[in-house]
Amino acid sequence: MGRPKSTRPYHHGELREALVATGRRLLEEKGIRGFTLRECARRALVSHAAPAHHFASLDDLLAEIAVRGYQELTAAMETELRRATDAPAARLVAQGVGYMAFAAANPVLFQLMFSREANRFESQALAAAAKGAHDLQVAAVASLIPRASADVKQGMVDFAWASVHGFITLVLEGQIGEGDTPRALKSRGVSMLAAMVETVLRAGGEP
Amino acid sequence: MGRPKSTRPYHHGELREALVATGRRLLEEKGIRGFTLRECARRALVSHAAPAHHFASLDDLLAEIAVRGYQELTAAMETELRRATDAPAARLVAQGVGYMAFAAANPVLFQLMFSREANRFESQALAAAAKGAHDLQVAAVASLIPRASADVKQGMVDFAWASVHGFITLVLEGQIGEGDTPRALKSRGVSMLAAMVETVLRAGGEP
DNA sequence: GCCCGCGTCCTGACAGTGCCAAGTTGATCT
DNA sequence: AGATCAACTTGGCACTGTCAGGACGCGGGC
Repeated sequence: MGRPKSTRPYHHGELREALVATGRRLLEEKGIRGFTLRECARRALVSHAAPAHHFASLDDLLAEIAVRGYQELTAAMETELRRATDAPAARLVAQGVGYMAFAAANPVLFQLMFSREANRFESQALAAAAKGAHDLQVAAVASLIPRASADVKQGMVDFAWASVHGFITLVLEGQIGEGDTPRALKSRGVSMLAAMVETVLRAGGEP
Repeated sequence: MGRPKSTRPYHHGELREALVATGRRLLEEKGIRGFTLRECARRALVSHAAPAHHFASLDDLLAEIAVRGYQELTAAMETELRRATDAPAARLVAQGVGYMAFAAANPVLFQLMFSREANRFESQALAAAAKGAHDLQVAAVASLIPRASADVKQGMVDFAWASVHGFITLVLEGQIGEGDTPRALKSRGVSMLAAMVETVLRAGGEP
């Protein structure tokens, strides 16, 4: 909101949010290694040193962007969940679809969130945001195989998450489905999810 | 090999290999974003512009390092394969173990190989090197479900790869098994592999 | 109504980066 | 021996992140 950009008051007013927003666009445009604090500042129409008052360093800005990413990832999963039926299997599949849809729509951000670099940030906010998505997955698996032991449940959470994450990751990097149309790719993703759910069910003792 | 370092002849003689070697170490030390051509040159005891005569750009050097990575990944899978029995299921599991062992031993290199950045290199050599590892996976799945259709086989190759790749990726990023001992982690990995094999078998019509 | 504090932003500078240009060295071939 | 030429050098450019110090202007206290 704030003032019209044409006047450009000395005090930007919402620079922090502006940096996160433009930074996110810049990230998707240039990739992680092409991401630049100065270009960010330029696009937000402030001087090159202005961001320092809101983010201690470049990594600090990236960390904040990653946190937003996790929140949006969780939201994407929840959105897909709302469209699904009550059947636990359908809900687990829906979450997987939401997960992959978010990754496909924000490939570089997704890579940032799950990159070793992001881990170096070590921020609690980031860990908390990541936990949100993880909790959803745990809940979905638990309601799919309620009678399974805790050990089996954890194993199946690992398995489910790894399948979904690995699949979309390899797709984004062009290692899977190189020549496929987006449509064909999605159908491959969904049938992969179906196979995964089946195994979870069996391991959980639900025929 | 070559001359003693102390003399340091004007012509290094094996600068290309030296850059790949030190570059790889530097990569693992500093991470992808901390990787620097000049630091590489410094460690190889040459001037900052010397690498240009062997690699057109920083990305070019990274691409070469990634190619070596793929070759080593393939080798790691083959090594584990040699230790395995003839049972197709055991062989597929063994390959997965080799894959994960390589990733765990070279986390940053592994990230580089499967990063969006690496994809921009677009080199044929890189694609060919990546194909080596992929072919192994195809063969292992094919011998596990010989009677399945080509479509199902391809789907299961993707699935097997995705689950292995996803699991080790999430582990490396600390999203799975944060507090686990290495021993516990490996057992989680192996049971994930078991679930994967089960899925492949069922999808392939082998009870 | 005025002034002053302080958060917000600015300009300027420094060391470090990738890459390009032009010069220097030394191994190799005729 | 002299010429050739790839391998290496120094130097410079535009760019980066970060730090220091100064300019601005919104708010609260008189």
